Amino acid sequence: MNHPIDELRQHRLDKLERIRARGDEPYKYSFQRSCTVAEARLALEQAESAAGEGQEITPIPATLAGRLVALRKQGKSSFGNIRDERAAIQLFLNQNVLGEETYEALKDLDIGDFVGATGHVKRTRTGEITLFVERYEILSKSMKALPEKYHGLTDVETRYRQRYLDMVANPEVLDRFRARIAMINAMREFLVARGYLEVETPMLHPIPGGATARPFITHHNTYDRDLYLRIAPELYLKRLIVGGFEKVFEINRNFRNEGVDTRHNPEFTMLELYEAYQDYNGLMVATEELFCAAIEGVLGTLEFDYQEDRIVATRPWKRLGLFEAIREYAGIDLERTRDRDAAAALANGAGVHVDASMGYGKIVDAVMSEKVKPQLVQPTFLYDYPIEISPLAKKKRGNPDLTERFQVFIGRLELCNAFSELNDPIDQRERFEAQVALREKGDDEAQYLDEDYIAALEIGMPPTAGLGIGIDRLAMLLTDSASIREVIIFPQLRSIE
RNA sequence: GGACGGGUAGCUCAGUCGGUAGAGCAUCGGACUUUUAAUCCGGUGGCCGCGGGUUCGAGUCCCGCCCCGUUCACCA
Repeated sequence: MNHPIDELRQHRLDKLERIRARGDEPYKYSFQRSCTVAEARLALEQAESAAGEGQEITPIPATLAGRLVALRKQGKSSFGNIRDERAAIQLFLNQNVLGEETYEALKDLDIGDFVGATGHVKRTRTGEITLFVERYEILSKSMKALPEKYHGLTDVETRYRQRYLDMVANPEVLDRFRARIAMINAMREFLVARGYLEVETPMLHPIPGGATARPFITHHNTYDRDLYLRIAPELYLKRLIVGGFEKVFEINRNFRNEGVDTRHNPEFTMLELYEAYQDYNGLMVATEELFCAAIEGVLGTLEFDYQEDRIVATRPWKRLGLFEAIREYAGIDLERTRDRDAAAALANGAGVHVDASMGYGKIVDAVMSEKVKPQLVQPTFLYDYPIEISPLAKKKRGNPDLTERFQVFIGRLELCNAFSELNDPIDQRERFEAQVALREKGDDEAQYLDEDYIAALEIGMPPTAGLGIGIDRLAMLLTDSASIREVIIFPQLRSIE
C-alpha cells in the first residue's frame, strides 16, 4: 500500500534514522533557553530605542526554542520561523556560519519540529527581527504534516476533535482560551478580595439537586449504588452556609443530560456563590460589580462588540420586572392572569407555542425565552419569577405567587440566575413535594426531594442570597464567540466508531 | 428528534450534461547566499464519509446510514 500518510511517515522515519545515525537525539530531554521569543524581541526593540533612530546597535545574544512553522531554503542560506507560546521569530541560517555538515542537516528538519537555536538577534535589511543562528538542534521531531500555513485549519469538526491541532494551526485560539482564563482569574480575585471562600463540593451526588435538569447516572461499585454527576452544587454550598461559612463560592463543572447546541454543552462550568445576611437586592449590586470586574479584567473596558451588537456595560444596568418585560416585549400581561389556561391562551396569542404539559410557570418562562430574551442586548436584570419555576427561591415579600429571583441577560445570552435563598424548611419541603408531584405526572426534569438538605435547613440557615453564573456563556460574550464550543477547550462531540 | 447546508489528496478548495479525479499549499528530487504565503523546474500522493440501487458507465442520479454545522424543539 502506498498511502500518502505512509509515504510522509516513511520520510520522517528516514529522517529520524539519519539524525540518530549522526549521534543526535531527535527527542531531547530538556533545553535551556536564555529567554522567550517575546523577551528576545523586546530586548532588541528596547536596545533600538535606547540607541536612537538609525543608530547601529549591538546584536543581542539569545538561545531560543519553539516549533518550526516555516522554512524557506535558498541554496546556501535559509530562513525559518519558530514560534513559542507567545511569539514567533525569524531564523537566519547560513552555511558559512553553521558549517557545511550542520547546514546540510537542515534537510532532516520539518515544519512542526521543535528546534532550539543559539545566535544573535538583530534586524535583517528588510527590517524583520531575526535570530542569526550560530548553533541549532532538533528538540522534538514531528511525524505529521501541519495544516496549510495560509488558510490554517478551518474544518470545524477537526478543530473540535483535535483541539491541539486547532491551537497549533490557529494561534488566535490560544488567545481565546487565555481570555477565558483571565476572566475566571478576575472573578476569583474579585471574590477572594471580598472575603469569599473558594470551596469544593461533591461532583457525585446521591440525589441530583439544585436545578431542573436530567442528570447523568453512574455507578459506584464498592457501595453498589447509583450516583449522579451533579447538575448543580447549590444544595451543598447552602449546607456550608448552614455550617457557618458566610461567603462561599465554587467554580466547577456541572453535568446535564440534555441537548447540545451553540449555547449548551453537556458539561459546563458554573460559578456559584452564596452570601449570608444578604438578599437579592444586595446581590444584584454585587452581581453587577462582579460582571464588570470580569469584563474589564479581560477587555479593559465595559464597551465591546458581541456578534452584531455593541454592548455598553457601564453601570447601573437596566432592571425590569419579569412581567413588566413580558408586557413590554411580548405585549401581553401574564401577571394578572394566574390561571394556567388563560395564560396559555395569551401566550398563544403572542405567538408562543404552548403544549398541554406546561403549567403556568413554564408558560411564563417560555414567553420570556421566546419574546423577551431575544430583545435583551444591553445588560439587563429581570427579576421576580413565578414560584412554580423557582423551587429553591424565597417568596417575594408581599406576593407569595412570586419569588425574589433575578437573571442577567447580555447580548441575548442568559448569563446568571440568582435569588434570595429559601431558608424556611417547612416551605422548602412543600416546594419539593410540589416538584415530586410534577415528577409523578411525568416531568422528568422536576426536582427530587432531598431529605438531608431539609434537615440542614432545619438546623438553621441564615438569610442568604445566592448566584450562579454560566462561565462558558460569559466567555462567549467576552470573546465574541457564537458557539459555546469555541470557549470549551475540548467540547463534547459524538464519538466516531 | 425535525428542517436546511456540508463531508473530494495531509490542509484549503474546484469538479460543467453521468463519460480517464483537478488546483494551490504541504511532501519528494533539482536550482538558488536576505527570504517572509519566497521563487523556478520536475515528481509522488485519492475507499470522492459508509452501504445499497439505477446505468454500458456514478464524485455526480436514487434510497438508507454515519459524522459535522446552522436552526427548531428541550434545557442553562
